[in-house]
Amino acid sequence: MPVAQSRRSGAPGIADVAKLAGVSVTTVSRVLNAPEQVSERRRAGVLAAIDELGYRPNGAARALASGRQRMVGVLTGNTTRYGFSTTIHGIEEAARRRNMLVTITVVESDDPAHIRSAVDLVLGQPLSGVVGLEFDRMVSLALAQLPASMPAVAASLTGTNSSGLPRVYIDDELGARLATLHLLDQGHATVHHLAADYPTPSGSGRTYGYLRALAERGVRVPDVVPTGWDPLEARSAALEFLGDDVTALFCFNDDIAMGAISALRQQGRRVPEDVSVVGFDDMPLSTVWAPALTSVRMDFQRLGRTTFDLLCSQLDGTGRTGAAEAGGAPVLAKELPPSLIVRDSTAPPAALR
Amino acid sequence: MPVAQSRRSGAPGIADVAKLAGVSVTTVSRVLNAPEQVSERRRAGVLAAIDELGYRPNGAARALASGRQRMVGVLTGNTTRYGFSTTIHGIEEAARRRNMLVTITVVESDDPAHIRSAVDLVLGQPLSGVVGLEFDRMVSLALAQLPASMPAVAASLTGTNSSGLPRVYIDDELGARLATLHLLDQGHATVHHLAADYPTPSGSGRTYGYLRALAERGVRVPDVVPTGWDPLEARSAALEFLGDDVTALFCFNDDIAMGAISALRQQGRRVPEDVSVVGFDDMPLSTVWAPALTSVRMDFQRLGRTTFDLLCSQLDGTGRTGAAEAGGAPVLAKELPPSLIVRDSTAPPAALR
DNA sequence: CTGAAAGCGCTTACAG
DNA sequence: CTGAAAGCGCTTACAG
Repeated sequence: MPVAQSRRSGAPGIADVAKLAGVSVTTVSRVLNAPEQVSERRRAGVLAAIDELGYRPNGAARALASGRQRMVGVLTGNTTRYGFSTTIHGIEEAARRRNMLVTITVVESDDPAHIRSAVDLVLGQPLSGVVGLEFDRMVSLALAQLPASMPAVAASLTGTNSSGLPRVYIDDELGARLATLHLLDQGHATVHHLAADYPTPSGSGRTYGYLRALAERGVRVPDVVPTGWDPLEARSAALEFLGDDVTALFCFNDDIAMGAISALRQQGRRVPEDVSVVGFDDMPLSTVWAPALTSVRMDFQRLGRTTFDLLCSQLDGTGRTGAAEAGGAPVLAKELPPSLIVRDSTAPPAALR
Repeated sequence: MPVAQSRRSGAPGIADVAKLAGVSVTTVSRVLNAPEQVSERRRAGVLAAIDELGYRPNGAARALASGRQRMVGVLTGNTTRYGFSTTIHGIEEAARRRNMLVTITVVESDDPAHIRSAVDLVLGQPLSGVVGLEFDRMVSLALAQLPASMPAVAASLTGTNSSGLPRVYIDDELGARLATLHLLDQGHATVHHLAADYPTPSGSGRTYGYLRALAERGVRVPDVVPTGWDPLEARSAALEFLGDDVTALFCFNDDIAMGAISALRQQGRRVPEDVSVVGFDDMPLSTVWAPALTSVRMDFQRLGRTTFDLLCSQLDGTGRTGAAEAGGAPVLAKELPPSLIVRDSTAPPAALR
């Protein structure tokens, strides 16, 4: 026989469970939160009542009464592109292990209205903290608007991100240097570059690493070729702007490299015989691409996991030790290394063979 | 001068705002929820106080007091693969437009413990409803465990998903038929098939649509070749199982098609001259692949958006009308069409040219 | 080990 | 248009 349920929602409440089990509300709450403090006999009775009623604690009430939340907010500029979705996956995975839930908020653009509405959305929920995917400026701006009382960390692609939050990062600039130097070391006179999102700051790491490597070696610096994120846009940009003098090409990411190779093929140029190409991110498809793509591997999943763990250590209070001790360096930063994976899309220039 | 703040969290509460503005808590609440009911003079004062204190309403308290939530839960088996991440993107976008937040819960496997913990995680949060990505069995199982009191809808790839929830779907089986018939129409004696996740039920739609098309035409039915989701696994499976007799190949998705083409190329077989290949999903990369991939376009983003809208109509009560009237057909279902995009990876068999 | 009671920070009839 | 007060469903000292 179902017991009468008193709550407006129709769902059973903790009081219904208590009544059915013949104990106080306090005891039911203890069974839920600290079962070891309840005698085995009552515990069993309460559990049976919970089962019978199909009782589920109300999350909002729990959060309000305890002040603790089991949810973290992710602030990001995108959810589908490889680096983004993989980092989010890492965060989600780490959260799941700790029995926490992840909520996604997309910052549409760096328009102040969008920044504001994203921040409002995040702060309107009961969150224990937020992790920002600080891969572009709009997320930096949003993170900067969070109140200091909200624990926050960033996953980033640079050691010096502008939000100033504790962070974990994979150094884009280093990856770009590795890629560019690899091509120069093979004997190419210089390296061209297809850049997404340039000259906005978000493209800076990869593009600057490339420029710096050229400068170091004292070789000629070609104009950077701008493109969008879509492989088709990259193909168009390559068709339009890549001259016959190009023998080595460093691309902003693998999607763009694949678009560029498609353009070169269309022009009858072979990779790597006529032009060497390096991608970035090392997506799973880069191995089966023809030719197998030389790329910079970025462990985004680990980036996500590690950043989430950093947030947790902040929440536990553990994380602040370093900052307190450091004095001049008030912020934690942990670096994860990028690595160059050499495959078949790069070779010495024809002139040297 | 900052006003003393009474709450344990340190953040200002609605009472602090009321005191500073010289009004009642009720009025502050009205300014937040129904500003038109407050005189302009007081409204301005309250807004100024909110601004000065940097006041943010507590989401948990709001949810508890009002019984309304601004968050929907997404239950999914995966967050990174193309169809999944694109559908989630559509959901997120639609939610953002309505000022709602999305929370992601991954069901790890169909292990009852995983199902149970995913459901617990979802129900432990204050949600207004859930949308399940019912692309595989584990999500079906999880959805089935939600209490009837929790509004829920499904995005699906079949018109008859097992959860029985209201749903929006793109018919996988129809897409697979289109792909298979296209190859047969070009004159191939039969079509081979590389299937992920087969013979589990989740692979059913695409694989069954393929099998049905062969049966319809009365052609020989080759053994289905099983593979994993990764392009490299697909390449291995193709290398191992695809005999010399294959002239047409229908692949479970584009990743797998690309892996298979990589294998064919390695064996010295040309696409489409020696073997025609069709993919599924029509990822952005399929256009720049060599050769440009014939594929089945699935509008996952729209699937996500539409499913979210369906949930909203359920929440508004609008959605139930149809069910009530239908009697025998108690569930809403809306279909979105797949479409075949013919590119350069398919052609008539060599024998016919 | 157990329970009565206060309180978390809001919203919402109700009365004016 | 405005406010005093009850209540949302839990947790947590506090007392025993």
